[in-house]
Amino acid sequence: MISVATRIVHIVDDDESFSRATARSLKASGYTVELYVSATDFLARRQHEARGCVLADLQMPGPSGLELQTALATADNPLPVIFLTGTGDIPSTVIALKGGAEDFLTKPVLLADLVNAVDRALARDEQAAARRTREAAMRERFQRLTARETEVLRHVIAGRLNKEIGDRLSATERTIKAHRAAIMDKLGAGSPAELGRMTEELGVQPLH
Amino acid sequence: MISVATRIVHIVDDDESFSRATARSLKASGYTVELYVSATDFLARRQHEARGCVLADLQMPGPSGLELQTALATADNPLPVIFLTGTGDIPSTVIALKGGAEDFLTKPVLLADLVNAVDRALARDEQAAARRTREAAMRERFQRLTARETEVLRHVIAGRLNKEIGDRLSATERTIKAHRAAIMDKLGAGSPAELGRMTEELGVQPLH
DNA sequence: ACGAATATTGTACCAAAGGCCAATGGACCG
DNA sequence: CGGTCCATTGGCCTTTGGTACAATATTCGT
Repeated sequence: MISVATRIVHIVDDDESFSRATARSLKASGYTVELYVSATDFLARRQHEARGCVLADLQMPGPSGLELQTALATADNPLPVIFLTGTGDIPSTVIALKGGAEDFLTKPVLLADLVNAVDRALARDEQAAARRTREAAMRERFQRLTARETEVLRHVIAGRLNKEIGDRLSATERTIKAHRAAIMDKLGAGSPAELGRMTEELGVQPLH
Repeated sequence: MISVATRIVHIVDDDESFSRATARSLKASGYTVELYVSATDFLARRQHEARGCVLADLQMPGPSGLELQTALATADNPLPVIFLTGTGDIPSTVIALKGGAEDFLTKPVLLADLVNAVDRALARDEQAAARRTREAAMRERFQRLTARETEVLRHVIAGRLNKEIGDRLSATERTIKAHRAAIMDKLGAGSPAELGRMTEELGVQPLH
């Protein structure tokens, strides 16, 4: 496992003199900083598994900050976005925050406020990344189940007895037992209660 | 069960001529409207189990709209808040939306925009009320458990066998069975898997 | 076509869970 | 003080679940 920096601030701003100055301040505060001159630049150069947060201007050549936010939202690792702009208005602010932005700051910004927002954004990213990792692991285990086993699982979490599941699936109780054992094994669940929690989190619905 | 109107808009604004005009428009659009001249007025007159949403101005004599929002947030039924103001700025907008406001509109507002926001707020309130009802029902059932039963429950959802639970609680397996039966009965759970889901939702932690 | 994975079933045994009936001792309340 | 609720235990019997060992049919990819 390669350790990758997670306290990264991705600055997306066409005003390079401002970007560089902000980058210096943030680096001095202990963050790693990456600079991008446009949303397109960021979307092209960003790593698939990138971590950290985005600090974006609103108005830029090419896609706007809000458009960048929209594009990011559909990514599999939507980094938290902080807007920092000198040209903001209330409607933009509303759109940004309703779109899940971590914060919406105006230039000039106090370093303390910026650091504050960045810390919150990084914390959120950490949470989200942890959740993604956990869910991915569970989903992977879940996908090791065969179609039949999945079907059995959905009956099991509905609380049915092996015998009844056998009837519904036109199989004997013995067969269901075999599937059930495979399910518990593949999912690594130690008990039915744990199965219930896992499937709840994965959104697996009880059958019928 | 008494049926109470749920499509209510609680308008909190000191500008009464504006309030009345807005109320007329909203009533014409099919909503029930209640008027309040200040945040204090609203907090005093509102019903404990009130439903609907709040449409508040930002600047008012007495507590501001943002202070009203803060006060509401700690209530057991925090109604969704829509801000509608002529004196807004970006910082206020950020505070309001980060505080969970449904929307932040500026005067003058198009009726269509207002109706849109109100509909979303009412939908959210409906969701929240349904969730509260469901959770309250579950919590009530959960609280029927005796201290001992709760203890047993936390071992059960940890996946332990009756025998082992008995050992840990210095009781016989037979006793644990009795508790277990009482638990399933009181909680209305049909299966261990369902127990797992319920306790997950209630935040009951497995023991040890 | 051959091997691997999958789905299925069987026999048999043991452990665990649940239901039924009954009883005891302690704590709290009116 | 008597009644109620709670925690506890007992025996007995049935059902259910889990596991070990083993075997057959099907599908699918190389």
